[in-house]
Amino acid sequence: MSKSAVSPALTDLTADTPCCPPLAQSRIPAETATVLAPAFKALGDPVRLQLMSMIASAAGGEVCVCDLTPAFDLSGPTISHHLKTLREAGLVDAERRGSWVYYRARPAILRQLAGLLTIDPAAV
Amino acid sequence: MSKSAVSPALTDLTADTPCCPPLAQSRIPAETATVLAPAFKALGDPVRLQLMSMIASAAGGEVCVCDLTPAFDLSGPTISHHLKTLREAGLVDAERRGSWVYYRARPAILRQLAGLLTIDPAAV
DNA sequence: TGTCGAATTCGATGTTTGTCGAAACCAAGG
DNA sequence: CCTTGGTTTCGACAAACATCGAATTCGACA
Repeated sequence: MSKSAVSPALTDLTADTPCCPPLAQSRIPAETATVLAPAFKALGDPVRLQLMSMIASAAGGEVCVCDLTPAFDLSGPTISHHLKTLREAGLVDAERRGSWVYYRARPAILRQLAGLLTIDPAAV
Repeated sequence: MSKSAVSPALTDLTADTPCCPPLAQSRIPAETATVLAPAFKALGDPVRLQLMSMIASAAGGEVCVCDLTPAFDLSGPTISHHLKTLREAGLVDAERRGSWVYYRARPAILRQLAGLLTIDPAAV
């Protein structure tokens, strides 16, 4: 399950390196954009944005898929597909324990995305 | 040009209201996800992410389309299409002055997105 | 070992997206 | 007024996506 194969390029960036200055401070290099865009894309769906929030805000830092699925009017496979998308974007990690699978957020990349969007308070 | 029609729901959110607590702090309501996801989606393409950065980091706070287009190996219509996507997501504003069109970032919504992704430093 | 339940993978389908060239629009200057 | 250059809109098309039901995998536990 931990095989959940984050793309090689992404693994580098999920490290706790401060990385990239804010998007509004200096022009993003093409490679950086190519690597980070998929993370934004993954958050660009209402269902996945909610899933991400449910996972990231979960008490204990993790959530069982069995708690995520019933929160939506969607089939199990569809939720599983969205979770895979979040996984491949490097936003979450999955771990199987017994019959259940638990998801947790990857704070490093979330911080990275937040940092990228950060705007100098001086800027109107 | 200012007609560039941000969806009505979005205009509310582009206000400077602090809005929404971080995604990792409390579960995002479905409506909030529905309203904000399109903004992330718009940033979820490498070309648009670069465009956004070029616009947001521009000296003087604005950039001419004529400076954006030649920075990519893409046709004019394609760049224009991406700019429209950013506009409709409420991320940028366009203004025509003479023959040229200038784009500027909308800091409020960027701050909002950044805030949503913000992670409590205490969280590992 | 056989079955049950949880989750993922597979295959199919209708929709959305990124891209282009052609055409239209619009302001500036001859 | 007519042309020219910058930008957007239109129409088309292949690739990617969201969704589902069916089939599969994987532990747990009789």
